[in-house]
Amino acid sequence: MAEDSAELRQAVKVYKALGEPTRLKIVRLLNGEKNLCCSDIGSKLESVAGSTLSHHLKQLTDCGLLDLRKDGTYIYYCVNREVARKYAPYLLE
Amino acid sequence: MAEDSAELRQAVKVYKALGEPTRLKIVRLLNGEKNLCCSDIGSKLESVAGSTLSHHLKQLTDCGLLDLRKDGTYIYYCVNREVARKYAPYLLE
DNA sequence: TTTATATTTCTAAAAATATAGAAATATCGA
DNA sequence: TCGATATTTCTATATTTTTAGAAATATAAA
Repeated sequence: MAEDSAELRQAVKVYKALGEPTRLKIVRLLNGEKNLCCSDIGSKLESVAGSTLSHHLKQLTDCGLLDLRKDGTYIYYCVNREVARKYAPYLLE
Repeated sequence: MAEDSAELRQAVKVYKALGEPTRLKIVRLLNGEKNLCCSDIGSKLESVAGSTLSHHLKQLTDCGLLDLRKDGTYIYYCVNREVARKYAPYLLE
């Protein structure tokens, strides 16, 4: 592992993002079924407020695990496979 | 990835354990230099109380990332390579 | 423009986590 | 046994995180 502390910081952010059940479920959902938008994801989870979901998705995108694509009012998310493969290939199984 | 929720819970625990800088450093230390005891690890980190270190090491062993071997008063830790390889092979680089 | 829908930001409260000092426990060696 | 050292547990506090309602923003459609 590189000594690069920026890389280390990203690793901590990625693992912190994954160390929460709802966020891990979100990544799993997106690994199976690509291109879900925020409200699609919300409807596949039990009772999560939109604002809460937004915070979770922000953490997942901030650390690089998820990419997003805006389409009108919708924002579609997908797993960044390069980041997932580097830090947690388990997610891609 | 298996639907097995026990496995999912372990994944969350592993990633939660790794999502904290001190604990990630501990795993890195142990990947390079095997068989360090609690106080060895403490001396390689900047100012962590023994009780704090004990809590961190407990999280890392509880989730299966670290194994321990008792030898008298000392407890030696090492990375469980199987668990690391499964969830975060990045740690083994 | 008005209305509806998707998402974010603001704000605050509740819950979880990190931290460490002090006391307790365990083991070794004198 | 006594004293020293390693580690854990107890207790409390400070900090961070999670959560969601309400308000704000953005875009599309009527």
